[in-house]
Order: sequence, then structure tokens, then C-alpha cells
Amino acid sequence: MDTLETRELRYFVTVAEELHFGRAAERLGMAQPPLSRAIQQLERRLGVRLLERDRRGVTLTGAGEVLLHEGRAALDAATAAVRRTRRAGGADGPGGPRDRLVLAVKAGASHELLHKLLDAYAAVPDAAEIEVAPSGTCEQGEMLRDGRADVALMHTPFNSLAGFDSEELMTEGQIAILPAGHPLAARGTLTLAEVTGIPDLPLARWARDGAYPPGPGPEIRDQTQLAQLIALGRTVAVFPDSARSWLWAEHTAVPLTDAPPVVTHIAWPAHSRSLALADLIRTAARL
Amino acid sequence: MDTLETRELRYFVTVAEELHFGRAAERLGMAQPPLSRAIQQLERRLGVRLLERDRRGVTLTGAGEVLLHEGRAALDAATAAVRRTRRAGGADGPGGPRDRLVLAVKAGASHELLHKLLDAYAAVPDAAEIEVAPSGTCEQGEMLRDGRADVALMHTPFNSLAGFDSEELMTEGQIAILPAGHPLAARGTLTLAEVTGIPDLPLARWARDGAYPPGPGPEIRDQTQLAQLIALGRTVAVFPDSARSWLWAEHTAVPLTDAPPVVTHIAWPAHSRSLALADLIRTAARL
DNA sequence: GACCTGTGATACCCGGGAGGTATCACAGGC
DNA sequence: GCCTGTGATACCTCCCGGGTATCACAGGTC
Repeated sequence: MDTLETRELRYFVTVAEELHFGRAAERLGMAQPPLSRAIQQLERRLGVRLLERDRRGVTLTGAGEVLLHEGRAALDAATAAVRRTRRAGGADGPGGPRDRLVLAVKAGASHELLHKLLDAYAAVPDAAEIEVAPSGTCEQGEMLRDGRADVALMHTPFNSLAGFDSEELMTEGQIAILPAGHPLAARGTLTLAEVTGIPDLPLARWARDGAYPPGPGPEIRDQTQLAQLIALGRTVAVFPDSARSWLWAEHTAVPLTDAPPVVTHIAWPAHSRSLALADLIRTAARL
Repeated sequence: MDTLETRELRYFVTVAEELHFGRAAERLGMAQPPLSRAIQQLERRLGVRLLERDRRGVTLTGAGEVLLHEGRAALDAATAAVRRTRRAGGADGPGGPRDRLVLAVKAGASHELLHKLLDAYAAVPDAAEIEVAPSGTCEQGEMLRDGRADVALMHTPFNSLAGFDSEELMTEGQIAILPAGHPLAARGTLTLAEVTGIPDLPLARWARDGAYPPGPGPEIRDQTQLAQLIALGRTVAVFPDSARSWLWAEHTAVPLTDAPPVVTHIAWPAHSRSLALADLIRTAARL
């Protein structure tokens, strides 16, 4: 009685996300009535009201919000278990439980560091195979949580390290990337306020959970689009120093004096017990 | 197909712990054949061999060990979801999702600090009700993971903070607690080597996961037993400085010069989002 | 070597519950 | 008034989780 099937959790989380039984049922690939019943039964078993149904639309109660958060975490843990077990099952040879590691990296970030890390690790005896998994915008944390990755390069303050073990690798400043011809490109340094306040160059907006935040700037999906728009003089961008490695001829980089420093960490799920992972971390820490 | 029911996880974890289908089935309150089938089916669905059955006893494969670890974490997350939701459901009033917090504290430890914390927090406006949950030997981490507690006082290097957010509260040295009449009790300071090497006073052994580590010392289950055995001149113990608050007249405390300092932290699950918890943490950090 | 013991696997059966379809009850909006 | 869209209810079906009985097999023991 004090345990929940992942099926029930999945149902509830879907309903809580959609706030609509019909759509939730559709997403789950089932009909609406059994879903309604399942949620009712869940509420009875927990002895707690999770949803407030008021005849058009559904809202979460306080307990419902708690279950949404905790339930997501539990589902992530379950799918992580499956993924990591499958991964471990493929190569069940000697040298520890796992000899293939998936490393999540934000696409295009920390190029040079990543290169050095992979080279250095390849020289370690009994090195595992490293699969580099490019991650979308700031989703490295999710990838670690749900088992798509075993270890990640993360960047504060963009990624949150909460819940992971981590080791600091490097700190860098940030730069503004401007069209080469722009007046501000001639400056030696800039401040954040100067960059965000340029009327003719609104800051680009990145997709966040599939949606774009409101604002005047162009909508961006990948780095190449952004690079091009900058080159065309349509926008500016703020990036860590290491972004200099992919600048175009039409770009100019100007250091920002007051932007928060970006710290690159290597991070992994706190309870990990893998020799290969330990080696990789040790290698990274020595760079 | 990429998800597992908690029932299946529970079955596998139990079998992996017992390494014996019969006993596992008994612990699960079911018959052995359906358990065997469930595990076979699990292996088929994952496409991975989890157990090596060699006709007397069972051993874990590498993948099995991974699933044991990850599965335990997932099960903890699921039961935590239930516990926290139930707790939130009881008091679903204004002021955030939860206004009751369970604080896990190692029984008898940090008495004074705890007192100050509770007093200070009680003065906070809209303070939640704090339930102090005494925890067994170093099980605060488990209590946070499986939802029996929302926040804990933990002591490095005894507890591991891995996977939690935490804030440092205080640092203290360690002392040896000796029978008052013992020759070493007259010393101003001692070293760890001196204390552990006393031939007539073997160090007491604490139960760990229900079993006692091997060694010459007496087997201890709670602090009172230990205090009595010290008073009787049968054993010594090493404790943080704050243990002075419960010393008996027949005890003498002598500072240790080379024992690692004990740091008390307040720790909580990384993803927590509760106003009451945030207040408590802020209060603690200000002490 | 025959026998017993303890292991996990197989065969077969049964009942509960997950899921489907059809329908209801009700609140708003044109 | 009707129509629309919501979630809840009624009722049926069939799968699968679980039980019992039994097998297959490896080691001891005499």
C-alpha cells in the first residue's frame, strides 16, 4: 500500500502536465475513461486529493504538485535504471560493471577542453569507450537523471549541479559576439548593459522546452543559425570565452567586464560506482 | 518497452539481495514460481542477462549489479513520492505545498545545535511544524532518499552528502571518552593511534546494516549501552566534541589531536521546492 | 550406485483488474 | 433552445499476475 506502480505515476504525471484528461489519454495511447478511473483510484489509495476538477479544466492541488515533482524524479530514476542496465548488459566483460560511458556535452561548447579530455583519457590503461552525446540547450541534467548519459560537462550558471557530484574544470569570462562592422565592435571591452541595450541588435532567443521566450530578438534553434544572423548584422550574442574557436571572419569578439564567469564542471550521478567513470573524472581533474 | 513497473524492480532487487529465489519469494509474500517467471520475463524484456543461475545459488552479472543499484534508487524515489505526497495532502493549506517538515537527526548528536535551530526557526513567521525524526546509525541519507525525511542534520565524514544539497553549519574536533579512572584519562590530549591501540579497552562495534563488523570490542546498539560500558571500564569511544553534553560523571573526555574534524551540515534532496524548507535552511545558515 | 535434498524451471489453472465502448451529467456559448 | 466539450459512470472482455502441482537436475550421504 505504500508503493506506486510506475504506470500510475506515468498516468498522473501526464494528466498533471496536460491538465486535461482527454489529451493526456491520447498522449498515453489509451482511452479517457480508464485514465480517469486510474487517477481516482490513485487518489483513494493515497488518501489525498491530487486534482481539483471544476467542470472545465483541471488544476493541481498542493499535494498534486508535490507528486508531480517527485513522480517525475521517480520515473526518471526508473528509466535510468533500464537504460544503464541495458548499456551494461551489452559489454559485460571484465574490468567492472560498465565499459562504455556516455558523455553529454552541450553541442559546440568547450570544444578544446573536450578534445584534451578525450585525448588524455584515451591514454589511460583499460580506458572505456566514450560516446559523446550532444545535448540540447541545457538538458545535460535531464540526460544524467534519466540515464541517457553517465557523465556530463556542465556550465554554471547555465546548468544546475543540484543532485550531482561534480568537479570543477575551468573558469572563463564571457564575450559579446558582434557583427564585425558594428560600432561597438571597435571597443576593447563592453558591459552587459551595453550589449543588451543595443536598439538595432536585439538579443537572440533560444528555444526553451520547445517554446521561445517572448521578446524582440530572432528565434534561434542552433548555433549556425545564430552565427549567420550575427554575421548578417541582425543580432548579438553573449558566449563563454571558448566560443572564440568557432567565430567567423565577419564576427568580432569583445570581452564583457561584468558578465558572470562561466565555470565548466564535469558532473555525474551521485551514487555512481564505475571504475571507468572514476578514471575519467580523475583524468579530467588533472587537465 | 523502456519502462519498468516498480513491482518488477522490487522483485529483482529482492532476488538480487537474497541471491535465492525461494527466500526472496518468501520475503515478497508470494510463491517461488511466479517470481522465477517474472525475473525471466524481465531479462527478456531488457534483453540482458541479470543473474547467473548455476544450479545452487545465484550470482549477479555486471548488468545485474547495475540494476540492483539503479533499481534501489528508483524504488526509493517512488516510495519518497508517496510519502511526501501523503504528507503534503494532510495539510494542504496556504503558504506553499507543504507545511510540515520532517528533520532527521542522528539520535543524541548535535543536541545543542538542534535546540538552537528549532528555537530560531520557531520565531520565523509562518514557520512550519518541525517533526524531529531520530535516525539510526548514519541512516539520514536513506531517510532523505525514501521520503521519510525532508531535511537532515548530517555529519561528515560519517554521512555522505552525495546527491544532496547542503549547507555547512559547524565544525568540531573529536574527543576520546574514557573511563574516569583510566591512566590515559589524565592526559591533556591523545592521538587516534593511542586510543585504538589500548589493549585492555577495545573500541566498541556498532551495528551496520543489521550486522556487526568483526573485532574484539563489545557489540553496541545504542548510546546508553555504550555510555554504561565506558563507565564500567570496558571500552573507549571516539565522538565529536558536542558529545560532552551527555557525559556521565564516570566519564572523562580527552581531545584527540589527529582525528578528522567533524562537520555538521544541514542537507536536503536537491530538487526540493518548499518555502518552509527554504526558511529552515536560511535560519540554520544564520546560526 | 541408489536415494534423498534442495534448487530453479515448467505446466496448467483461475480471478482480478486494466483497458475498451457506450453513455451520462453538467457547464457555457452562440 | 441546442450544441459542444468536459470528466464520470456502467458494463463487458480478456490478459496477465499469481497460485498449486510437478519436473529436472546437481550434490551429498550411506
